[in-house]
Amino acid sequence: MKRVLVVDDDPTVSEVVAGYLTRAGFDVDVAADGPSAVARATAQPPELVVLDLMLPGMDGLEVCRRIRETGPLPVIMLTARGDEEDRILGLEVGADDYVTKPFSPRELVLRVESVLRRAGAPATAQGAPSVPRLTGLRAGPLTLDPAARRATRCGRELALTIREFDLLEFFLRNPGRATSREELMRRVWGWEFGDLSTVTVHVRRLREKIEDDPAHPRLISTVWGVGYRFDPPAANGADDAA
Amino acid sequence: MKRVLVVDDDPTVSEVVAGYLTRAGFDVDVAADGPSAVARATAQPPELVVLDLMLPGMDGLEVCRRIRETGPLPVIMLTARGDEEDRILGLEVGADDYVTKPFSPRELVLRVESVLRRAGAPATAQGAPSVPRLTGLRAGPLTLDPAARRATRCGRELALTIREFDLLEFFLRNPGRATSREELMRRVWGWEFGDLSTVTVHVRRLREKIEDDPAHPRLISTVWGVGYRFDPPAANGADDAA
DNA sequence: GCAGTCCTTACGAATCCCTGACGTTCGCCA
DNA sequence: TGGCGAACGTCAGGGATTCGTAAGGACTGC
Repeated sequence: MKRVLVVDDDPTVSEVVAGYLTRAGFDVDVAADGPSAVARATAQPPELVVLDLMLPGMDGLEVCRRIRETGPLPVIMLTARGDEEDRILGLEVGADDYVTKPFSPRELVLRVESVLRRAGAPATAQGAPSVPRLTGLRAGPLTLDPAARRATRCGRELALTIREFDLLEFFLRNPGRATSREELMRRVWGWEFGDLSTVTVHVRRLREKIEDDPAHPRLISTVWGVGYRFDPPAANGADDAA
Repeated sequence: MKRVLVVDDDPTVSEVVAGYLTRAGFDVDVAADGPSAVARATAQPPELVVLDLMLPGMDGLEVCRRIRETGPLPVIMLTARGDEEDRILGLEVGADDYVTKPFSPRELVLRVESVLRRAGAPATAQGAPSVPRLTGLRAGPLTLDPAARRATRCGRELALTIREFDLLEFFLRNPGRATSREELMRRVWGWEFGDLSTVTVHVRRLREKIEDDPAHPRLISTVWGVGYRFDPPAANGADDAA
């Protein structure tokens, strides 16, 4: 009998869900907060976790990450509204599926079965998780975890501001693409119009923090008359000076 | 409602992508491997294809090629990392855009909309290009990536200015065709009138950078009394009987 | 040899980007 | 509540790059 861990701080929700899953033939475990969820998941790893995104104490994303550290384990996220942000966050952390509140318990059961079916079928040879590793971005010396809002360079954490972080995330997601200031303003700032020098200045400040030599940037290069382009360093760091 | 075909062997990825595209108002079809992708694309041609580069059985590049044989059809490639190799490959096959994993589904939706918008507005009144918009270009020792705004010659990057880049892009898109200065002024500069010597000078500067012997150009030759013609080095005969 | 066309060079002007600095806003803490 | 500092957006000066044009010389075809 497959075990499922349900994590939700609302006992009404978790009880209803547990009931439906039990009737569907699952062995159900319940946790009401983040720490106990992580504890149970590590002590007795279930086959799947149903996880509320909004938890008291520890964030659902953080829980997801902790659980995933112990091993590959399918996760279904319960997100508040049909909030786009939440869904994206969930997926980036590596949730296998998500259900938006309010949801019908039967639908949730169907989702659980579906995810387990998927997880059971493709037996990946490696110990790699059956889920796509959507968690974390990496390019050369840089790493970036959108969920944790943390970025590192050569293993050391970068003190980035909000804008700088968003900007770097955009660049990491769009490597090797020349992007105009207008588009950066749209995609990073969300503005349709605005002073483009804002972009210029923030690129400069970002370079200050991630480039070896900010005066001669190698990661974020200027494309004259067009915009900027992030070039992920090639695998081999050695290059000849022409 | 526009149909989009999503091709990925990982059901998690394709389902998530399909979900987002559906919510964005697209009619989504899914295929898990190369042969079925080609089958579906030919049976019921969609408006656009989202294609994973790494597929079991048939390579994504091969799939792209097969699909393209049936007719003009925008393709967005999903490439593994910010891997330069993959991007070049994808562009050579003629992908219209690429998204690197890990990607946020929202990003992909934006790309799909962007490519469709571009494809929907056929700019050139000329009967020349069928599909090409953002596709990578290559001719002899030259490669040109419009998205990255980068051009190489014998693998080494060329330092081209905006005008030089646009000019070279035009020539690569219109090989073997003699083009008058007036037309170059219209198509590259976007001017209806202007000093034609401007074109002359820029052609010269471009020759300086891409020709072995700029005094005796072989790539961009002068057609006396007419204009210029770009001759791709004879590697594979591509007849232009249109 | 001639007229028309093209190539080469040079230079001022325009464009674009970087830099530093400033005022404002917002959150935090005394 | 008021002060403080970080982060943000804006602006102007300065430097570097690029562009467009003109002028003279070289070449082509007749």
